[in-house]
Amino acid sequence: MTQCTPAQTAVLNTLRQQSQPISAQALHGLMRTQQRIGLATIYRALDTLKRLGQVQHRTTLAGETLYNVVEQDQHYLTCLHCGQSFPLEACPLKGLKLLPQSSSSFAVYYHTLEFFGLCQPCQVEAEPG
Amino acid sequence: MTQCTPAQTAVLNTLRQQSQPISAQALHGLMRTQQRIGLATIYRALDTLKRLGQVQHRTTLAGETLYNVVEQDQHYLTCLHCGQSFPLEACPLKGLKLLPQSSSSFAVYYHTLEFFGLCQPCQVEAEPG
DNA sequence: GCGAAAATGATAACGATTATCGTTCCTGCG
DNA sequence: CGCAGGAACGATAATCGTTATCATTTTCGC
Repeated sequence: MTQCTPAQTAVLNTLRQQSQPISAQALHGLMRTQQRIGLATIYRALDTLKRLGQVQHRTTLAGETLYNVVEQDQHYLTCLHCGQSFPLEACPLKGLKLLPQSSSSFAVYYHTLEFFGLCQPCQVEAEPG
Repeated sequence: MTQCTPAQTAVLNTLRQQSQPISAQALHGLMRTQQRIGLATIYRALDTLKRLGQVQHRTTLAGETLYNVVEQDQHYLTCLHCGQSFPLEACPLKGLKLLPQSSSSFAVYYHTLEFFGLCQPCQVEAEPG
């Protein structure tokens, strides 16, 4: 069960080539130019890879799910007003000792961390006046 | 603009009464027993409250969006296999000094933090054998 | 009380995801 | 080497949470 099917491998490889999280449909758009692959297969592969702890995902304010390989331990500031996401330079949890895996029987593969608020331009815009 | 409409107030109050995050539709189910309120209004109110930084949300593995008031600084361990979520006792970020708000022009209202992996029963089940 | 503007409720529309189903691919065996 | 069984696939239909639409109701300033 160590990452079997060709489709799963292809999806994983394509994901690795991305510098940013990408949606399943965008992934489909990318991959279908190279090979014959169905959207359903992409979703199936992503689901399997997710369960294997190889791929993680987050949901944008617009409701689309973005996927990326777990190795990219990348987190974001997301503006509640304009919806834009700004990547953090480093994971604030890096090096923390009090994380769950050390104290529980739950096996942690990865984590998601996201900050929500207002970006500079939207703060200005929202000012009373 | 400080939390105006009756619907928004009602939604916020109902959310405050919840001990756990709840979906918009479940919220609708709850609230409509007390008063005449449309599902669209719930979504609208949640959206506004979200932008005001009063309400936050997360998306389950099943794809439903769960809402809760920001005061509940609650985070979870979520099992990739069975989908169950287990609340953490404390926020690992509590007291951290290197958080984004201190170093950027981005105004942070709240954050989400979630750990993914396998719960004990699912680990056992997934063991090679 | 009157009119404009905002909010609401019911429902249609939308879009991302999942289920379905016939076909294709792979593997082991005769 | 051909064939049977089972897993994976692709295309598309179905599902379901969310959003848009629109007629109606409520809210406020005047």
